[in-house]
Amino acid sequence: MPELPEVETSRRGIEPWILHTTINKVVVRDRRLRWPVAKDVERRLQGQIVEAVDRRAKYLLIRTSGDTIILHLGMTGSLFIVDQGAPAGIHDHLDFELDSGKVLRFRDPRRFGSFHLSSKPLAHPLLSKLGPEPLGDEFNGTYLWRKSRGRTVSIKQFIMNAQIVVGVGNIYASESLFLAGINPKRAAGRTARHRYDALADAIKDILSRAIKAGGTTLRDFYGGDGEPGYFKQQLEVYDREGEHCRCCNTIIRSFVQGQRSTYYCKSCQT
DNA sequence: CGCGACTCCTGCCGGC
DNA sequence: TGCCGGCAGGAGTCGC
Repeated sequence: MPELPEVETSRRGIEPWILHTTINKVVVRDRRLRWPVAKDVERRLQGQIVEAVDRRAKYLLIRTSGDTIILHLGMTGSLFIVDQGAPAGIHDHLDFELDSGKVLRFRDPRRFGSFHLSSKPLAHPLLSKLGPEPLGDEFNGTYLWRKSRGRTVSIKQFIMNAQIVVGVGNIYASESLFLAGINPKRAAGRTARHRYDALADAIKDILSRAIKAGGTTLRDFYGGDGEPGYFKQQLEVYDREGEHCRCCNTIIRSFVQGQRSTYYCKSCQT
């Protein structure tokens, strides 16, 4: 489900509800996430105060007076706030009961999400090798171009590689390449320098606009405030196979690349 | 090291 | 209406 804009939307949605609250109790109903939830998380989090709600890549980092929670939403994970005592659904795996009387609840039907605790989250194996944030200054055309030299992989798979740049998932990869006018099949190492300038700008633009719109809701994404994301209305190619390109009227096509669907306009993207 | 295939899991949708 | 195959917003791991 969530790419960077959806995770950021979730972060902003829950932050006002949990910041500076105390975690009275943690309830784990199903430990079978992508990796089994450690048996001591209930004990380690009980009584801790939430001091910050951050994001790194697609991970939410909830810093407490003790450990930091490292939470990944996977494909179908979501976070929301309910009143204490609200009945839990079949896929509601985690509850964080707060001293405010509210509960931060984690739901994840496919259980591709993950939950870890760490005192040094950025040094955690899941985070330590990640590339730069796409909205930061470190990420630009020069960086992408330099990283791409000698790479034979397609440029679409290249920008979805979290060791190159984080946060660009399947929707926004297609959208960014459309905006930059680049054919997704093009080899990363055979893409010119000036195209990477356009691509880095496009990624920043798309992600910023998607965050502003509260993310993209295709089926079942809702931010922490229960609102869907409205960026779907701005999608130019993703999930638009058979429809007309708004730029040149060509029919949008899709094909599979690295086991993921790619959408593009044959005439706008070269 | 780079790359491609595979894998985890449930829900939903379209076609027959 | 009911069943079945295919596909889904992620990403770690393995084999070459």
